[in-house]
Amino acid sequence: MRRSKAFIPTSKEAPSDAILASHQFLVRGGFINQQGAGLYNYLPLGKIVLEKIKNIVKEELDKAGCIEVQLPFVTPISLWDKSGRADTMGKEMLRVQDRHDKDFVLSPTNEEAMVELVKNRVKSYKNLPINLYQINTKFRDEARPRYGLLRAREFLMKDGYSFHASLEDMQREFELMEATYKKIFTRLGLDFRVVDADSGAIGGSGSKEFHVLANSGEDTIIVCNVCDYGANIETIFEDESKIEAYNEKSYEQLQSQTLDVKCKCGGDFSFKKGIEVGHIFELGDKYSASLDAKFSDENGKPQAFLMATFGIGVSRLIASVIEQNHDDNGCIWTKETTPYLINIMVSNIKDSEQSDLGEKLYTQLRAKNVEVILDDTKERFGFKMKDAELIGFAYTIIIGKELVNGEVQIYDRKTTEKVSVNVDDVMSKIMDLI
RNA sequence: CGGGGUGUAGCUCAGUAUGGUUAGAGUACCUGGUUUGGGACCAGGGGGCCGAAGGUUCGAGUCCUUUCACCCCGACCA
Repeated sequence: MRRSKAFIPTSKEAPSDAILASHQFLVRGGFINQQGAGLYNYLPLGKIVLEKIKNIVKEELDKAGCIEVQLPFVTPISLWDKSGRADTMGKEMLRVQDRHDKDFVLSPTNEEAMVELVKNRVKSYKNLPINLYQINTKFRDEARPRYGLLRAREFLMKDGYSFHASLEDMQREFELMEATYKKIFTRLGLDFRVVDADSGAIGGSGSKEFHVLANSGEDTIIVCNVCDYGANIETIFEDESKIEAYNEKSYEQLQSQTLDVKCKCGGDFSFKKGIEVGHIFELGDKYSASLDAKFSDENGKPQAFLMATFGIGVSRLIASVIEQNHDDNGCIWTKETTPYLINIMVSNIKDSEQSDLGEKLYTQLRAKNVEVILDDTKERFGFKMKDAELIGFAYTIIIGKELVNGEVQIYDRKTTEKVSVNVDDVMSKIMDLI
């Protein structure tokens, strides 16, 4: 992509209501912009990052044997009446009417729909287990959307549902998904913890959350200093007000707090703040029973499916990456999430030697299928650097004043170091880096 | 849902207590020039139904009523 032809509206100023770094930088860097409360446009760079994360999620799930489908975003209210969630989920569900005045719901999640899809199609234990997922738009009518992509109303979520003939098999899949989720978040370059969690509105027995550690996180979790056990504090205290009291404290305030509870292994807990990016539940027959979804077991007897459900907040992950990876100047994308790996910056495009080299490197890198953008705009050096830092390209090749000595610089966004490289060695150096 | 706040240029905001020529600044944008290693400078220029509707008035960005949107605190909720 040529920067001169791209649509990347960056700006010096953030919206006045953006408090979090991810919100400010994603808007300033031209990744997203707000369309309404909790509603966001994805501009080209935001769309690229979103697709990258989607692909990683898809790749790892497919490797683990999950199968992708797609359900409608608009679902008939009758689906929700059957399970009782039309009442229990309340105003979170946005209801709409069609021209015949029939009631519909914009999907906040899809347990019912997926059970209906599998019901009477998967009929035998021989066809189990099966794990179906989709990566699709969800809508939850949050009372107070805020923090940019972290608490939007419309968002992109991966939701998966597995169906089993036995409890043991369900638990096996649960563990497989825990391992798969760990692979996904590791690939994304995130520092995260898996913690015991409450099952909340979805219901069911066992449940684990995946939290990206960030001081701005809305959840308070405790992690053991010795083993890898962790828990959302919601699971530790009975008393709601006590949970609230902890949640309201900042990360800094929590560091001075001590907790009487000890870990099963004997270790002490410490507090962390987390952004929930994944949640997996053992459901059992909660939905299959209420929706009367059954299969035939070895004896030909009808049994309700045993289910588990698995969610990943895909659009929330974009913001999570930045909450965890930024500095005062902007975004620092990880290698797997950067909108372009290489930014070729021609300091002065009027200098034909500089722009010729830029064009040459651009052509060579594209020939090697490297994700590259050529900054061929008329701006000055300082402007282009600030812009590159704000957007957060992993590496920037600076073609500038050192070219007269046959050298260019490679700027590493993460370390913010510039290394001089001989023009003849740039390509090999870059290929080593990525 | 309760309480509060804000809507004026693409963005960030003055102007509204006390109504009075043609509605402002910074930034962004366009033109020309000077610059060319950290969001540069000079000159010129375009851009507004002052959120919407109604009302009061000779006259409304400013006063009144209604309404919509967005934001903040709380409640609720992943």
